[in-house]
Amino acid sequence: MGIKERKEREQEDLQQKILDAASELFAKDGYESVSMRKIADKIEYSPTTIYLYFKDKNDLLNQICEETFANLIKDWQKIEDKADEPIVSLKKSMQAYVEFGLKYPNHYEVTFTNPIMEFLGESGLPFEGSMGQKAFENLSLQVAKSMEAGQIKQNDVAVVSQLIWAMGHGIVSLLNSHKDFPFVEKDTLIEGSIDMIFDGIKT
Amino acid sequence: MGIKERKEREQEDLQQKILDAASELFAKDGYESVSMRKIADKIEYSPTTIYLYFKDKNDLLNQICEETFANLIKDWQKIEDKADEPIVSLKKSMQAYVEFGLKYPNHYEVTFTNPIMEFLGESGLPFEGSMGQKAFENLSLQVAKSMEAGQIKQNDVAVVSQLIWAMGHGIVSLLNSHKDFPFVEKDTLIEGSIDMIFDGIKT
DNA sequence: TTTGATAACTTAACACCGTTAAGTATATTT
DNA sequence: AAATATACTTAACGGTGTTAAGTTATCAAA
Repeated sequence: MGIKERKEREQEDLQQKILDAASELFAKDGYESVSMRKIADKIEYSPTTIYLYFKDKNDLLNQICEETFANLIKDWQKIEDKADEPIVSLKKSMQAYVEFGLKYPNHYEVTFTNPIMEFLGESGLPFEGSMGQKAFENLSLQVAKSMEAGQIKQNDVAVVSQLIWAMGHGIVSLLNSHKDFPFVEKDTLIEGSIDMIFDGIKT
Repeated sequence: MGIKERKEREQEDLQQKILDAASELFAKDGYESVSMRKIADKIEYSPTTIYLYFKDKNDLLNQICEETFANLIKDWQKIEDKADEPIVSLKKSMQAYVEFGLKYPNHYEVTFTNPIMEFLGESGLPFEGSMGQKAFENLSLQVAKSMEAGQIKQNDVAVVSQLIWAMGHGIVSLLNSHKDFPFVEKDTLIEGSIDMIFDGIKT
């Protein structure tokens, strides 16, 4: 009775194929260029087939965002595994966040810039399974550890976490969306921001 | 010979009418909802008429962004007129920036989040007449003054200006585009960020 | 083994979008 | 009065997300 299983596998394959095609279009041509018809063309199915696997375009993009987040979390995990001082890990994580955003500008855009991403479930509470939630929890945890180690002067984990997030997002967002602006050398800006924010935070 | 003048006036009136209609649609229904046809409907002209006054949709949106920037600059001018200590003016300006972004989320989005805004002219140099350029110059000037007064420790005006801008943008962008996220109380976040960044900057 | 149901996919269509080419009516100039 | 320029509209092109209906192949039961 492995037939049912095989079919399920085939379904999952196609679902992943759609995700991959959409993700590739994204990376290559940017958000604007991702249309259901183009994705369909790429995988050689009819456009409507996609709707058998995803509720609508938002649902599809959302799942791509989830994959993007998952990759970020993986990067962060590596940093944490090194078990530096909490504040050092936190700083490295922020660096990784910015680099991540600059490396995958189109995925970053749709994940953090568009109001598509659903952080919350229907209950209004943070959605347990969401990668975005996990990522933020991860960041918060690192902030909490740094506070416990007495390396951050404020004592509100949520506030500090959100401020760090905002700073990282601001840099990525500006660098990515105003490519023509005469920005300071990228690394200078990244390091400068991290130093500045951590100067303001550290005990 | 006032006929020519009257006609020119009528043309300008219609141009402004288009801008106002588009701007209102923006404010009410957001970026997604602004279509050439809807603007045309609103002013009771045919869609193609808009193309007699604006090169394309980007051109129209760009001009709306210019108006948005002009309003921000006006707000900033008021702050500067009070002639506080440079660092105090700078802090107030940043507060005003964030409040501005939260007050007009849709205008803010199209102005700062989309890559539509043209900071640079065709020469590749900052475009003299652009309001965006003016706004950033304004910010830079305040940073320079604060440095001259010895109230900021770094000495690179461009770096610090861009960092402040990034921080402000990050907060506005996150608060606006992830409305469902369980953010800390808004004012706490705003003040926290400003304090933190200025703690890291001040001498 | 044939019939009937179910699943997977496609075709055709709807209502929208930005934009352009061609047409029209009005006003101005010659 | 005829020619020209101005201001606007109509119709159309090729694109978009999405849905309803149709098709085809696979599998279960009679």
